[in-house]
Amino acid sequence: MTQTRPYSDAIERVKHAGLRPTRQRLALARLLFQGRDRHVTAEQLHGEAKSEEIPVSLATVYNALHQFTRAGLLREVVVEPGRSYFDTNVDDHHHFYFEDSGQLQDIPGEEVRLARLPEPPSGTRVDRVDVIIRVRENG
Amino acid sequence: MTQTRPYSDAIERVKHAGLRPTRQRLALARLLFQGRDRHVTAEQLHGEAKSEEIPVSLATVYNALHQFTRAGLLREVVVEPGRSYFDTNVDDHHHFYFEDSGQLQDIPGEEVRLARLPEPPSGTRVDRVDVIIRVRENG
DNA sequence: GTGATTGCAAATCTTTTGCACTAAA
DNA sequence: TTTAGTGCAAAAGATTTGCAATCAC
Repeated sequence: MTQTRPYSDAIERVKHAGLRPTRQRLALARLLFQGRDRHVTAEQLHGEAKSEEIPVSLATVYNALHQFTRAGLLREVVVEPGRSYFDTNVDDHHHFYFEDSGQLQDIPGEEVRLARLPEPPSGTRVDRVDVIIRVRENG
Repeated sequence: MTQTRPYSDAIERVKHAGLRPTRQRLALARLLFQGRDRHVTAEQLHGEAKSEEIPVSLATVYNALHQFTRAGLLREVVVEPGRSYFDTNVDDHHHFYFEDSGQLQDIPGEEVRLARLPEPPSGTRVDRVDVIIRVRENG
């Protein structure tokens, strides 16, 4: 279930997205995609890069995250105001959101069944359906 | 379906929430609750107050929105980074989000059926389940 | 070379905070 | 009174932007 992607995939992914494989994008792609799926903020990823001695500016991290998202390599998840998470899992799935800690956890798509959904308003089409189960610690 | 609440309710709501019925809170409560259900941002509500000659500071609007939310009079809806919407409909329901315009639209609870949901992680309880159907205009 | 990309600092935007002032009880 | 609430301006965060320097092709 937890798929691990080969390290060398990073360059392929970036290229395949139609983006120039710059040092920064490749380094970020490795950080994002080489291990298991994850949920990161721009600030977090920037911090990781820094601690791995990879010089990247925060602005470039933001650029890369958005470019990767546009390319379908990432999915942006909004659960709290003022902070965006980027999810390396772009398959059909949903999320637990731990309100106490601010953590996200994937829920595989098949664990949620939407038995009934309304028609999209006329003139629109469904881009995606987000299900967020907000949980908190038992008091 | 679209319930209209009496104007005089505002003061009751505020008092019932355990909040002092100050001029500002009452005015905001009227703007929020006297008509049909709505989705507003702090900035919007502040603008409305201003155009109705109701002097309220933006900080107070934020305070009131959060106090009302804590009291169960409002529900905060997060659909895009950096902006919070406050929904006067606190019944069980979900949302369409129009990605092009940034508008929200309620979906009555019964129009979505969650046939299967995973158990909350041990040690946690479900606070609420948000379903957001993101739609965009047909290209 | 040339156009895409980057870094930096400044700017923007939303939201929060500190604190003196005001008002409700 | 006395305590909660308010306004203001500053601060805090997250994200974006402008532009010169740099890199990929």
